[in-house]
Amino acid sequence: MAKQKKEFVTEITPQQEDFSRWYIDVIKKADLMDYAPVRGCIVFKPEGYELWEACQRELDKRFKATGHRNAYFPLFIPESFFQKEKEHVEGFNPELPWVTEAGGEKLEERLAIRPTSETIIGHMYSQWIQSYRDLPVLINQWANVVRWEKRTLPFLRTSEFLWQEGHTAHASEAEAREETMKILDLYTDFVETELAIPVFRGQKTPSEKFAGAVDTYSIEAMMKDGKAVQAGTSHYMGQNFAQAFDIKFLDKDNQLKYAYTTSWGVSTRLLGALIMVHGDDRGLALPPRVAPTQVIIIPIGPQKERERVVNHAEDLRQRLLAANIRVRMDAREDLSPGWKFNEYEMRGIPVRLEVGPRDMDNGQVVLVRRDTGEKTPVSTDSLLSALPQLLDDIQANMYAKAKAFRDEHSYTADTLPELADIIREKRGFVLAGWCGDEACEKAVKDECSATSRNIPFQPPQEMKHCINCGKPAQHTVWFARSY
RNA sequence: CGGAGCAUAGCGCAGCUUGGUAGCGCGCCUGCCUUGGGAGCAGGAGGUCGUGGGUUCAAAUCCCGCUGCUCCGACCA
Repeated sequence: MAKQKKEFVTEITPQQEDFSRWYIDVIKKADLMDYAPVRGCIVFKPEGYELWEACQRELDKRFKATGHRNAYFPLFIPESFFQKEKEHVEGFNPELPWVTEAGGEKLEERLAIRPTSETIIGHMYSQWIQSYRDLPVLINQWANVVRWEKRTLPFLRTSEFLWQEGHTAHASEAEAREETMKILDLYTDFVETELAIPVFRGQKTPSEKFAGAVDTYSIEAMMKDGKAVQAGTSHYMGQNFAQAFDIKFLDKDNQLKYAYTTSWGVSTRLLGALIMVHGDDRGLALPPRVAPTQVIIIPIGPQKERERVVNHAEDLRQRLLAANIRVRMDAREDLSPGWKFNEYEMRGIPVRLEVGPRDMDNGQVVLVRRDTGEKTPVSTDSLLSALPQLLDDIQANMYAKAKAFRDEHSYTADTLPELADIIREKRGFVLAGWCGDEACEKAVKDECSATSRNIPFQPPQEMKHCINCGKPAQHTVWFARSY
């Protein structure tokens, strides 16, 4: 058996050997995506797309619960719109695809394919908002966006990706800032609760903030190779976009004022994070709360027992379905049980339910956890009460494991050589002091290609001196290499 | 966009150095057999060798261009 195990894993490159290869192997073997015939674009295959649907479901629930409503704005953005906000146009120009011709005729004004929708939404808001009574406007959009990236990686950075972008307008700075933080909390809750990924919350440094924002906040997650993924961002725009797009309202005091806006988003990049945080050398591992299939039933038995076992297994399936458990059964006869065991572990299904003649005679089934590999016989009678508990345990355990890993790979450093050494040798996040000078931030990057991830609200430790120049630190910052 | 590597059957690869009728494993199809950790036997199908040019009597093989993917850098959800 040990020998077979070894042979099996040769189909997936071990993480230790080459993490990048492992990632590509897993997403292809688990059938999450395929490369599309356009540079940097992927097809989200059903297994992958259903994961995104699970994210949509959970996020949408939270958006609605906080008073947001969905709407949809055009894919095309007139070129002139980009010119209205200086930082914004500079930030996005390099990665915009343009439509210059349609219906065989050259367009009078080029149309960008949206990289994000602040501009066109700002334009609409300026027409919708007249009075303080029209505020706040709380709108979210589920959409695809395009950024012509130089370097792509499935899910984590693709030329076209799926996301949600929230855009809100408020009467006061305080209210807009509150919204910005409320969404950061919402993202934190979603990512930690549903995806079982612990995050570091904080504020982006000026060089890392969104083009056109006053302040950008992020949640940052650590992958198993120690690199960071920005899992979500929330931006306070101040009146920058309101001024650029003339979003004005008449306030209670009869004064015409610019609105305060926010925007915030998470994307299909989350799927990449999900895979890299929980996956192992046997393949994917999905947290039960977002797993498209939570339980896979494998009926086992020789030919003469087959019908009896499958009927019983089908009965179990119906009962689990009725209990709102996402369950599937694989009763194919041409594949051995062992093959299926490996297959569904590779696909990350949280729980496998094995049932064979011996189990039936004992009035039990065997439950196998993907996260620990633990096999437990459970009496058929108590299955319906045991399963939800087991799924909760797995979810909690996956979060705990991810958090333990992250904490084990989080360090502090007082000097640049020390920081660079940790980044290169140990991998992970490094907490360091920063004087606030962009040059010092860049020095870190030049030394070891780690960038500032964010300035945590509550750093585990206050760092006293700038990592590069040694002057008194103005901020304590997380540094890491990132995707 | 710079540096490196790769592209041959659905998947993983060999063949290329030294040009001469395209191979292996897995998967797939048929039959028998089999089911508690990727079973076995027998027979079979499947490839414009990424693409466009060039050299040559002859190109998967040598040369040039292009495209895509992977890795390393500069830019980003």
